[in-house]
Amino acid sequence: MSTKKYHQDCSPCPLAGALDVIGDHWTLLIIRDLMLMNRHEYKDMLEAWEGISTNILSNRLAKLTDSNLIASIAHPESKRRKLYYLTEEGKSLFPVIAEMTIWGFKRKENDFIPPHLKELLTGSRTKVEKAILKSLKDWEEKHLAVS
Amino acid sequence: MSTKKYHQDCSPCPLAGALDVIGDHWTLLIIRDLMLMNRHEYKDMLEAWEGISTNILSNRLAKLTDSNLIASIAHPESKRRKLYYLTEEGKSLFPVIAEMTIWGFKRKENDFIPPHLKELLTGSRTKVEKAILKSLKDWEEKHLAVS
DNA sequence: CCATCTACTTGCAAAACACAAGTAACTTGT
DNA sequence: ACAAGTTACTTGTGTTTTGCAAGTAGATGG
Repeated sequence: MSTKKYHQDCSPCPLAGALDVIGDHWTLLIIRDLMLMNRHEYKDMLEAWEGISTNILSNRLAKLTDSNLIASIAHPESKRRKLYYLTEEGKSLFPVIAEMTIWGFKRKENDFIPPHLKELLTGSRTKVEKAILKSLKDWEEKHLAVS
Repeated sequence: MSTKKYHQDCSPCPLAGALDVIGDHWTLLIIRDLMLMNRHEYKDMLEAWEGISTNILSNRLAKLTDSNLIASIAHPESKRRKLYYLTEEGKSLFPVIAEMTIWGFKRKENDFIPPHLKELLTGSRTKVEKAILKSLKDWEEKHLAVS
């Protein structure tokens, strides 16, 4: 048995540490689903375009939960379902998602860009970020029981 | 024989397309070396903290060259050495690197941050970006023969 | 000529991944 | 009440990617 090697065990560079958490092919797509695509359930994420496999999705959701980037509650309509959502730390990935999306878009202009992000290409980031954080807060108020 | 599955083959999302190119554990660290750490040779990159293995480095340099994010010339002092540098498209990754570095730094305040990026935490990004692009231009003027 | 240095390539074991097929805990329809 | 889903997973199997060690080819240096 050998343990996986993490950059942060040998590197003091914050970029390397970030890559340990979000530096794979799937993690940021899950964050995107939660942040921009309004997908909050396992089955919703399975149905995203990229076609993540079910074991990988399960694994990434667990890792993201361990890293405190996401959390979950039981679905109010059914105990077998779960609702996933971003923690504050997860939401703080917005600038990363935004810049990578812009970069990808400039590189190969696709026919799609997540609804909230369209404005990024022309307008101000803080404005877009504020709108997105607002929409996430609205979702939380609706779905997370406030004590 | 099956071909590797790329997100962009099935997804119109620019983030997914970007992840096909820079969504692994090593690629952005190589870009960082070229952009911020003044490492322009194979051996320099091997010696970075994270300890990339030689076959992976070779593979990533080839992929990055194919994707037109980096290019190389022969070292003026020795034919057996090469100098790698960022293309304009590679340099355009600055905002991505910057945001991921900031995110990583906030998450776990390390004792190190690449010299040029320190100012990011307090000051303006455009100013820092300008300074970095200037330093890359200086390097190019010194090492790339201008016709 | 012989040692060394640089940028790789090769071989192999270990880990991660994709895909298909379960499974357990519910819920839905009758 | 009970069979037929649904949902969120887990398990199994084969393929791909990675990590590590070793080797190679083409300079270069003494």
